[in-house]
Amino acid sequence: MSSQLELRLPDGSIRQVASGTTVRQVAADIGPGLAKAAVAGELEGTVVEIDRPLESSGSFRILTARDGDALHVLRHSAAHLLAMAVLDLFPGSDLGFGPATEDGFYYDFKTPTPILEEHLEKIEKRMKEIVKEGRSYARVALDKEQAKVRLGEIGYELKIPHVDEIPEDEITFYDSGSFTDMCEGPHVPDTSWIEHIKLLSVSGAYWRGDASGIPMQRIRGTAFFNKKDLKAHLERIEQAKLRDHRRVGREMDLFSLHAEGPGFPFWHPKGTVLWNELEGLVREELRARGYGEVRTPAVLSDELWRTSGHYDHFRDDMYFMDIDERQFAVKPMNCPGCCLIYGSRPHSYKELPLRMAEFGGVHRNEMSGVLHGLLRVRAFTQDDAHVYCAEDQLEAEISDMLDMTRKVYAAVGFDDIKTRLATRPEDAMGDPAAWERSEKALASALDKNGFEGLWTLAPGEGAFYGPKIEVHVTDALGRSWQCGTVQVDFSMPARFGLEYTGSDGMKHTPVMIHRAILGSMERFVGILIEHYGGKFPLWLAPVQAKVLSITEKQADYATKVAADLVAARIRAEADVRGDKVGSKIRDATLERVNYMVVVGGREAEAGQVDVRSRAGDRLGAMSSEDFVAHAREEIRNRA
RNA sequence: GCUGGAGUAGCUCAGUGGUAGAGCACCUCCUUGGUAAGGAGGAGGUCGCGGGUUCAAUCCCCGCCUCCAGCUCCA
Repeated sequence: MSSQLELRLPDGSIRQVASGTTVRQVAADIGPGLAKAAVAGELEGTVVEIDRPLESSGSFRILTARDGDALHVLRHSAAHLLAMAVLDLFPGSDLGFGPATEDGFYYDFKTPTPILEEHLEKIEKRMKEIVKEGRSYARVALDKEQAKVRLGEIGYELKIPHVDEIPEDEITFYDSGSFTDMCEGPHVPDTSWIEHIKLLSVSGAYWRGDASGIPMQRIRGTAFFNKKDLKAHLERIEQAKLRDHRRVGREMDLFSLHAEGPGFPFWHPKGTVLWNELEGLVREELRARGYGEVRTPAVLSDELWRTSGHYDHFRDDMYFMDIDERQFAVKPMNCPGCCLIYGSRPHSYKELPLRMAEFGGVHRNEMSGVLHGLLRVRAFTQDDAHVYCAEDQLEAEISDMLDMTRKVYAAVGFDDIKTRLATRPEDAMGDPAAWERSEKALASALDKNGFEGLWTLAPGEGAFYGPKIEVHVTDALGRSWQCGTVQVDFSMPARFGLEYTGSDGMKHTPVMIHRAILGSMERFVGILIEHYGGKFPLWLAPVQAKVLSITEKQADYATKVAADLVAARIRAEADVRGDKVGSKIRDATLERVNYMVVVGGREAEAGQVDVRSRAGDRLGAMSSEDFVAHAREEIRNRA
């Protein structure tokens, strides 16, 4: 075992080391500073812990606290640390899974007595004690039989059956003092690295997510290499709470939810402004891109849903009712209705692509436990469209849809867009060659719309009736939301017997594309509320300007100015209460009004207004007309 | 749906086996004040809904409803 290994470092240099050299030794060899900063190594893309003897050559780098992968290692180690503390405080507990996640870690426990929120502090304290002990993470490799015996001895009953599901022959354990866990690793050198931790919640979970299986409790937390990052993360969580659309929606009187209609949002006048502005934005694009807008009924007969296939695939999520002894359903999707429109008369190839858009309200009976404000509802409105075209028109159509998506998202302030191409699943319907052609068309459309090299492939995740593109946006807090979707459909036109007459005089079946840009109006407004924290750009803002009188002597003038603004299509209100202007400024700021138009004796005398922005900038005295011009310009630019 | 938690004034929340309180918001009055909180007073609650225990229930028990957090990002 004394053969030489060749490690190719990130700078391109080759380092010769003896087989069995540890990551720590390599780091020390490169420099003492690196040795101190080293968290783990990465050999051929696989992260290995610091005291692991290297046994093969390849590309190699040392991970330090600055690497994202190192953070993952830290958090996985933090999950172990959590388990150590829980086993100390709740002896006899069994362990489930305890992975690192995108922004922290969790561990599932089956404890003899329930873990309550109030225990978290104690558990965290115990964790910090173990941090001080600097327990190492010692790797032990066993074969499967030995592993099962070992798990049995420690009393980790849940993990025993899991051993046989692991593809590798070698099962590894990590020992930290008296604690041990079956784990793939890797880990940080010792627990002293995990100083900056915070436990966030305890909640229910099931062993392997099976709701009929063993109930467990999940403790979630997060960990960082330094105090600053942890603090920033906790502040982000606080920020997110302040921006929660349910809270902002109530504060700004945008919408409400009631026990009388769980999952069915009520839109108030100010929330409806947001809705209408978004619809207007989308309509502008529809007009420019040759779409016709349609409306289809909310309630349609059962037979339609059997024809479309929704009855078979979607029945449990649909609302049914009997009318005149026939069964009807509330539409869960708009496409079948649109297909009836297409089928209502014959079509020529010269009409294709035929584009029909619909702001279509749909109802789906989502499980009660998943409802969440506007983000997960039972009634929502899709900015839907269905395009019927020939197969060779697919790419150009999809290209236009992606262009529209980019344009609409940019207008609402989303520039960071991610896309995924979901391809043929196992239970796919239709001709595999057609699938392949349309997947190529989707990929090509992505490349030609500035997504080249930026979209990711999701093999096998397409719908059974065709491949699709998912569009995700990243909001101001860095969270990603799936909104838009483009789906090719080989199935539904045939189910409805839709056809067009080709140039050859023969009947052909069109391909159908389903697409939504915003996805759900409800959900998109919810996302926008959180993205802006309620501080909307002027064109979207429910109240664009508030006219504030300084004393009650200007009440009439303030009311008139507000009326003038409204006449000039500015959404304005007047505040003529007997409070001091400072108080009114404060209220208007909390209401997130974009402009405060202050009118006192001076302004009333001169027929002017004194304008202040939401951020507190003084634009100074000007005529109402000048303010209107200024505001209209800002609205036009959707700035 | 499942597990755990919660439901008291418009909002944020105290509170008690003997039919309820604060702050903010709201209304009135005083003040007429120039860019993030002037002062005083008043009004406002079937204590989520339905049962039960009790002389008495907002409080204890049971059921229901709604909301909140979570429910396979693998050892």
